[in-house]
Amino acid sequence: MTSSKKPDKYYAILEGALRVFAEHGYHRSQVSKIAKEAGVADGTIYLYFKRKEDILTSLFREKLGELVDKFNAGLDEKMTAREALQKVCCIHFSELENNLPLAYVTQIELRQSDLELRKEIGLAVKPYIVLIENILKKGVHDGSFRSNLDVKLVRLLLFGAMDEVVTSWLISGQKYSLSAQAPAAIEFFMNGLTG
Amino acid sequence: MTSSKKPDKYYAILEGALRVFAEHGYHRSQVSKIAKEAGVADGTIYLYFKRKEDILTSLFREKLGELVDKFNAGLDEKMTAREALQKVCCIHFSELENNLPLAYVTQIELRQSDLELRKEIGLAVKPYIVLIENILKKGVHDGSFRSNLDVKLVRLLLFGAMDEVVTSWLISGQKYSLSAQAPAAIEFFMNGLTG
Amino acid sequence: MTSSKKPDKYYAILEGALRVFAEHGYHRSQVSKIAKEAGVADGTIYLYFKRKEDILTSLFREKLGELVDKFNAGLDEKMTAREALQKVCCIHFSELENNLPLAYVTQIELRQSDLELRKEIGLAVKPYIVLIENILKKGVHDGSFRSNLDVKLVRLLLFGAMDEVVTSWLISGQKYSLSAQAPAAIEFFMNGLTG
Amino acid sequence: MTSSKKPDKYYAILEGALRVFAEHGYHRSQVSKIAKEAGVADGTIYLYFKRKEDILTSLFREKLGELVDKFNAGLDEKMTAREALQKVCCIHFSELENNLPLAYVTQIELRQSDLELRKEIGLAVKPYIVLIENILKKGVHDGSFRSNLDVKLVRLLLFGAMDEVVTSWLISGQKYSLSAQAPAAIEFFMNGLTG
DNA sequence: CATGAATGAGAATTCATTCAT
DNA sequence: CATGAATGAATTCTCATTCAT
Repeated sequence: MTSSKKPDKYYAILEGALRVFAEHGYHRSQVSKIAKEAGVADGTIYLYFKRKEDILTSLFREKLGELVDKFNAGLDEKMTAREALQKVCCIHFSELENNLPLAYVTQIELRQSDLELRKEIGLAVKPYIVLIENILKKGVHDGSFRSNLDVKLVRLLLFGAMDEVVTSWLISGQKYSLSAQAPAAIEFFMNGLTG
Repeated sequence: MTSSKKPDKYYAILEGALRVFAEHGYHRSQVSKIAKEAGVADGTIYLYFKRKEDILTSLFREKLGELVDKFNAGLDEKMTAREALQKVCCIHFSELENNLPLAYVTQIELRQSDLELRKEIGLAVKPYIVLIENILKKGVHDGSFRSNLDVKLVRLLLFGAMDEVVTSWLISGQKYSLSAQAPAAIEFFMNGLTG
Repeated sequence: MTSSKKPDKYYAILEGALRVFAEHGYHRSQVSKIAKEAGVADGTIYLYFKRKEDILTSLFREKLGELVDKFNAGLDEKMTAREALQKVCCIHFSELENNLPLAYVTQIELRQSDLELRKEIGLAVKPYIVLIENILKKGVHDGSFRSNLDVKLVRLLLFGAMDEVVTSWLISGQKYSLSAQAPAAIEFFMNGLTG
Repeated sequence: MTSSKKPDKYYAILEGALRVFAEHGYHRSQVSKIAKEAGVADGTIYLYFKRKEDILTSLFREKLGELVDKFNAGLDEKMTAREALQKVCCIHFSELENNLPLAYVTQIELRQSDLELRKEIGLAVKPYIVLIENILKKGVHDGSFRSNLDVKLVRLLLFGAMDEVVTSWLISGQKYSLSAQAPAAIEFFMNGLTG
């Protein structure tokens, strides 16, 4: 047993679910279809997940964890805050652009949840939000961002702005390049409408 | 299309649905519960709406129409682009802060829909997005915003940023004032992180 | 609406359930089979019964109520306690002998229940037990039974004795006449082993 | 058939099942729970029992065998029929009163079976019924009981009467002493209502 | 003999929708 | 127009049983 504590079937089911959710949407994805896609029996799902909803949240947790890992891997202590934020935005757009099923699940399926589930999802997003916050703090500290920045608010503004761009691109049918939006978005983040 | 075409029961059902959706979430709201809340028989619902989903989209269309009306009423040709955007942001936050059921439905329930429905919802949001776009264009035109602004992208950034702030406030349990976030948000929109 | 408060379908479902339970046993009787037997849709069952188990208890309550009615109809204030008890025993045996599905359900199916349900069933049997008790009291009062009779205990002994005879007859495959056992049973009730 | 044929795990499983059945009831007792209680793997159960139902019947056979052994041990050739019957009734009540899990299983759980199983159980009860019958025959033979006794019927009456008293005591929550009922029961058995 | 992960058949229940009144 | 009783399709989850190790 290596550092990854979960058995192979756990991941097989998640990957199956990712594909099925992306194609049919959460509510239209029967557990039996996920099982078939994962190559396991229906009952096996319940050895690894307490209920159908758990597949959704686990999927999100795992995938978002991977994303945060990629963000961390792409960042560097020596980067300026501005460079770090550029990197985050580029990774955010390019990762979802290059993994359409993941994009569907994060932007569409995972929002199909009630308040309770949204709170759980909020927890999973937290590390990413915190990552953004830390970049903001660093920028404020080294003087590259303004000193009166409300970091708690601005981290939401940044996340929400990027998130909406992704969703809009997805719903539009991916008719244009998502990652190509990064420079203009970053320019807006840095200088706003007037600068 | 005038607003007076629809009979009273149409609106009674929508208001009932708003309350029920806000309390239980879309997927947990039975049609019969909406009917009871609206004071009509179950079958009556189907005289006004083709299916349950139609209630959701109609609700959204109506409510968002009201919001856009309020935006339009709050704006004035003589305002500067900056003033207009300030107004939009303040209305966006205060309207949802003062109408919690509406906030639940727009931020949580309406997202509980698959891709098909999301496209429809996108259409309903369009007028608001366009409204923002027009303000941006005006600002670019009169020189108060930068000339190289990518208005198609920035309108999404603005909408997404505001939207995320509202959702976050809602999920957090409305522990703070939403409308109090407006000045700092606008400051960010105008000057970005560096200005 | 006459004195019987329940709609026809309520009884149709109970009669269907009686037949299906008798043939397959409670645990092997699917709700859908009961529905088909009753000539209603599956969902209709749930308009009249909260859950499958409710059909079983309601069936028991109704049928035992009918039996108690028959006991009461068969009894007469002017009867001696001995005559009343004879009557009770004869009715007990003949009613079940002449209604085999009912006998199956009361003697076999209804026992297939856990402690919780058994308590509920106990409540339904109570009126019958009380009826026996009243006869005993009367007999003690008028001197035809011994004065030191522990009526609370003896009512159980009588019920249990008759009940076992019925069950045994049923399990044996009804190879002999059940009602023919009544005289000897009554003789035992009256005079015991020694008299 | 000696009693030492079965390996330890056979009995470990039965004892585990006794505890689990007593706490949760037969239908709510998962095989895996019995396995855990017995300290064996799920699959091991199937090395000793063909199916879940077999655990129930085996349990009953074993436990009833023990009871019959105790009856036999408590009886004595030199006893009168009356004394023997007294003894049987006292043992019947006291054994179950002093072994609550056993009482639950015999009075409640074992009844949760369909006709087929009930017949098997009937076979297991047979030795006890025969034991009672033999006492009756002896009594008739030595003149202490009436000569016209229908022993086939009366053995059922006696068993059913005692059985009902036990079940009633159990369902009531054991609020009173079960064994204290023996004298009055025996008095009834001997002299009936009138004597 | 023993294990326990994997299986997959099986059934109760819900609820959007219809339609006879 | 309005009703609400009736419908029945649809799906999650459980758990007895198996079998490769």
